[in-house]
Amino acid sequence: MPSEKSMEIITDADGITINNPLTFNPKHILECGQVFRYYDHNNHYDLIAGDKMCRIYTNEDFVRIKTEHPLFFTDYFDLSTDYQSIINILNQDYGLAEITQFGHGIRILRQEPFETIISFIISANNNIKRIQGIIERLCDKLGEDRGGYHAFPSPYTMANAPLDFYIGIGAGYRAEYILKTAKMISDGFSLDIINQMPSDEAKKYLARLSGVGPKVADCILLFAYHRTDVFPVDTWIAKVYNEACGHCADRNMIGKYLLERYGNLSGYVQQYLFYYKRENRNLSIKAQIRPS
DNA sequence: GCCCAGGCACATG
DNA sequence: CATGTGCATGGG
Repeated sequence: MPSEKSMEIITDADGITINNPLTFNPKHILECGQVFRYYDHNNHYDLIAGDKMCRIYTNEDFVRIKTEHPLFFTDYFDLSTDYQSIINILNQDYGLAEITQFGHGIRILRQEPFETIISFIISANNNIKRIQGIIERLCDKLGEDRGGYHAFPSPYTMANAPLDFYIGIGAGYRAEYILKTAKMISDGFSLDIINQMPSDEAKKYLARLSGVGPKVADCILLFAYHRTDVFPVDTWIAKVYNEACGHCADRNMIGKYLLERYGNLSGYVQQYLFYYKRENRNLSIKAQIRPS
């Protein structure tokens, strides 16, 4: 008999209940930097994904996700993936227990591509609080009113807003990138075809969009297409890596090395590392990150 | 005032 | 292919 009960997922008409949520932690899932449209109220989170919303209550032994769209959020929260197996490999084969324990219950969300593209164009050279504010103003002013919240706007709606609108919501120099990219996608740049491409090819394809470079493309592939064979290198990851190595390497080389080391598990490792470092922890596992 | 934030576009060697 | 620079905005 196992010493711990395993996680149990029950779906009903009003939402999803997760008993013994060993690999489902709402705080860590939402605050690890992969998603921006959530609101931390005192005893619950509100989360908006595309045009749908859910409310998440965290209890001792279970998590309750209240929503009119339980099937959508079952997919969104990646509930059919066995995270315990992934964590076991990261701990046993890669010595990463320190970061997987700190970020326990992190999952990689399956987000909508267009929303992810725009969100991460906004994220470039920016901080999370400001990113959230810009996205909130974008949705409040352009997104359809769903009664209490606004949906993420469509490519067509965004393509037809004036440049000044994006400057007005505080996007700064990213305003032109956002508008150009919305126009390209509205004009037929396919986001579905990416599903047919290997990750390296998909990365080049996404980089044709204005405001999408290597790092933003990696984030889109990880968070919208669930490609875990990418390792987005931002300032935090670069910081961790360079501290572990005692020298400065450029982001391109850092990404190349980390991807080679972690392969298909890169995306998971990246999220744990990012969350750990951004929460101001100092790594005592340098040897596990550094090249041998 | 300076430095930084989930970097990118663009110009130049 | 690699390196350098300018860039909106707000917080520390």
